[in-house]
Amino acid sequence: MAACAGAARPARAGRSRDGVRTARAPVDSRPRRYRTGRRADRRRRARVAVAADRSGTEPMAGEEFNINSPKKLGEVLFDKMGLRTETIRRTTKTKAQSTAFEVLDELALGHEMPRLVLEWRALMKLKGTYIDALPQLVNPDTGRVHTCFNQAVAATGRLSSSDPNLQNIPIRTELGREIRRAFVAERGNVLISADYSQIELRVLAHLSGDDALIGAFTRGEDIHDQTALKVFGPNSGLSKHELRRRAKIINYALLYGKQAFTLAKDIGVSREEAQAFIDAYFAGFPSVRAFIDRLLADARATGVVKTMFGRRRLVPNINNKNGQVRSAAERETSNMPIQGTAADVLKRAMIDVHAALPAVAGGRARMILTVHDELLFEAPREAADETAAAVRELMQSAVTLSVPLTVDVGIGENWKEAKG
DNA sequence: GACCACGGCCAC
DNA sequence: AAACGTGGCCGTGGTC
Repeated sequence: MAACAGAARPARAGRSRDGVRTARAPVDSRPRRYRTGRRADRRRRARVAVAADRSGTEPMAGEEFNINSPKKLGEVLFDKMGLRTETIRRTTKTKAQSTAFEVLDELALGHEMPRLVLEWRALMKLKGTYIDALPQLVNPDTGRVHTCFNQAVAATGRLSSSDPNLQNIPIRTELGREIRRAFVAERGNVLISADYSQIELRVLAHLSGDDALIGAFTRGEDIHDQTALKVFGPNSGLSKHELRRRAKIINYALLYGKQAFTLAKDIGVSREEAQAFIDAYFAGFPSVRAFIDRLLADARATGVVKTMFGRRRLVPNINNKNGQVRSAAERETSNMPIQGTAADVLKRAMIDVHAALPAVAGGRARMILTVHDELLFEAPREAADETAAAVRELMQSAVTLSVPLTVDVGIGENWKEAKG
């Protein structure tokens, strides 16, 4: 039986290298069930294959070529067919002409072929990474897919998942989301998904102490709508939907240290307008600016940045002479306390839930997966409501912040339904 | 067959 | 692609 890296050594509770106490295997050792061989699965697989086979790209290229090779594809698109973007984008290492999504998306304005390539890519991604791969990884003894959770990989304190990675199962597109139907509960059981609502923005509200942010979360307002009001004002002329879309991008951009250059491309405005939005954000939430400035100043003096609970990350490049290297370190510094504190919260919740589950629903509910802001459980159908209520309460009270933590729970026959 | 670098892309 | 943070996996193209 395949083992996770390092699994030969006995797990040891205690102080991990980042100075925060680690829990001993709070996740049940019987993770996700992935049912295979059903007619519906075979039918879905076939549909992907047929759609992909009809991409029709070769007639346009006028030759047979390997569409899965970015190198060959680039030769066809750029050299043979003569397609051009406004500015030529090159790959990082080899400096070849890029065929990444943004490039093909732009090329699609002037030719059919790039869109077909993108459709092909999307289908092949689902087929190769999930549809073909996961059924082969079902453990014959358990009938389940078992992942490895790595506790000492992510610099921020998150867990990572590998072999296979169950933290990147598609959800964004309708077709991709169908993959989640294959993750099902045992007979008589259901899956329960519980995820923190906007945990990183709530952590930011707490850590920065920003009155406007705290007020918005405390009053239960929609944070993206509130951000839109601060950034774009009440008379922007934009639709409510577009306002919220842009505000959401800005909120998350701030968490990652995104700059005007990239924000402009993401929301389709000029660099100057994007800069104005960022300025307006910090004017509307002034303590956020002060919080980030304080993080950077401390990091420059100590070379370290910490989460709310004291998890440390070294940022040795924070004073680097190279502006690009230094800027990257600054983004790591401003992001780490937010992402890392959210990870701490989830870990504390896992410890609490693990301790409490034996007393819930006759001890028959099992914690089977963690995905950064989500916990997934399997429980007898008749115990679903009780388990969901208990888990929600435990997660919401895992830590006390200056804003409420809210948890959305869902129950279903499979992972897709549980998330719906 | 194992491993690697790379481009590309899935999740939060 | 990245002047957006944290991860992991795929296929290609290459080496050993």
